Amino acid sequence: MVVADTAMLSKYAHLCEVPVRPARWLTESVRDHRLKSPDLYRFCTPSAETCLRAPPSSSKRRYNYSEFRVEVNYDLKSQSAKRRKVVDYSLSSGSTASDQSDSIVKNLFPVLKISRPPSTVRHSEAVETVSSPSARPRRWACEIRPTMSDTDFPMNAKICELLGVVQEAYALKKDHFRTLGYQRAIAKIRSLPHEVLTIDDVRSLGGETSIGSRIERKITEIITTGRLLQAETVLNNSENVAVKTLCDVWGIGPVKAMGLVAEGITSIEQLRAAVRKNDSLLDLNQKIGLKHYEDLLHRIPREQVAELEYYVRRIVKRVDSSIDIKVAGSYLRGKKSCGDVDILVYGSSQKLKKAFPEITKRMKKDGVLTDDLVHGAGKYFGIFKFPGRRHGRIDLFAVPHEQYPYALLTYTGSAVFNSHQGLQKVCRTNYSRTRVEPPIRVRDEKEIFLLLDIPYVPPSARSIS
DNA sequence: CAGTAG
DNA sequence: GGGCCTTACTG
DNA sequence: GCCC
Repeated sequence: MVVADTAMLSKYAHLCEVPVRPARWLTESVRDHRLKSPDLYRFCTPSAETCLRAPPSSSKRRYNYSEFRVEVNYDLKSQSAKRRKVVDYSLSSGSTASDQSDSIVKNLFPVLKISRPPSTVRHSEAVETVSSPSARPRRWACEIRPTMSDTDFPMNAKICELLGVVQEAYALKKDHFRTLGYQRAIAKIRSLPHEVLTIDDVRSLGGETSIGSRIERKITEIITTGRLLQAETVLNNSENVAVKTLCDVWGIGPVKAMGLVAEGITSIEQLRAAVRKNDSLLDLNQKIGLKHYEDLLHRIPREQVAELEYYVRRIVKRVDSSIDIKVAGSYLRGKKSCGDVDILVYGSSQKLKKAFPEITKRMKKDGVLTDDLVHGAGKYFGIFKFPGRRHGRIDLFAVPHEQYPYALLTYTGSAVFNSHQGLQKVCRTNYSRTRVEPPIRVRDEKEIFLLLDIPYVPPSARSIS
């Protein structure tokens, strides 16, 4: 049994053969001086197989408990080795009791010591472990739950929708941290395994809910009246509507849009007229966004994405046959049409360095890439067009093959699906062009889900809004 | 640096 | 009262 | 906004 924070997890998880629990579990257990429910923290499953097989909500997993003493030799908050605390716990067993576990704890996590409790503690007779003896325990757990689809719990969906309206309004006002607060609350509601029909359904959660008194009040209003006055005020505000309209232009964000609205520009037509008069009203990218405004409003039919995929692969193979591409995004999720096209270009980082710029160069020469928006070392955002077709948005990302599964998960989305803490965290720490440490090695996306101890969700099931 | 997007 | 915060690009 |  090992408890670790995120930094430890990413550093040592690939070496670890014993279950690891999130530090928050220990923090809160120590704080409240009682063992927190496994359900709230997603304890590790005993084996990879059960992890894959067990559906999220229906699994009434049996946890095996035995008694343990945990000595905490450091202050959980400051992470300094000052405080000393001894707490007796009932823990789920797994391979907890093993000497192997103890030695790993000593070697990797010297701040925590785990010992048998005093003999006065009565061992609840250990149930037989769920997994077969040969099954190897999985590595670590993470405090996230699979997301429920909106149709499962209509009231949860309603709450998220209305809180989302308010959140968006704060985002427009650049009130970043208030926005963050709403985002967290929404993510919480979205991840609940049950429907919120009374306010007690959120009050009884315990731990850090990200739902305080203010949002609790709003949730109550939604439950009782089916509406949220604040959200309706936002939606009826014409200035807000104008800002949102202008934000549909690629490159125009809340600040620019509000500036334009302040100048009396409230529609795309007015914006075009204003640009004709004053060329410096918009920057280069914003002008490209405005130029293709109508085309970019249209979604790209799936068949045309497939055509683009075929074309890009041919270019890539011609530049370097060891490199391949993968179209991620909504295309990979199987949608009939896509808002834009996300393409991962993956291979050895060495070869990508040379090949990536060459690839975009050739596509430009072909006239397929018509406008550049962002042209970085490892990423390209631009506009593409095939003869007789509309313009469309295309993103290309150069991905070293070690980071490929993380990048794939990241760009397959949907954004809401990715909005879970654990998913974000693990992808962020393992997919980044600037990362120094080698990533935790995984062969495919499924292994990332295993890492997080959540059931695998195929791309087609990730299109949640 | 601010603003923007994925 | 103060912290919370993804990263990398453009202008 | 939430949390400490």
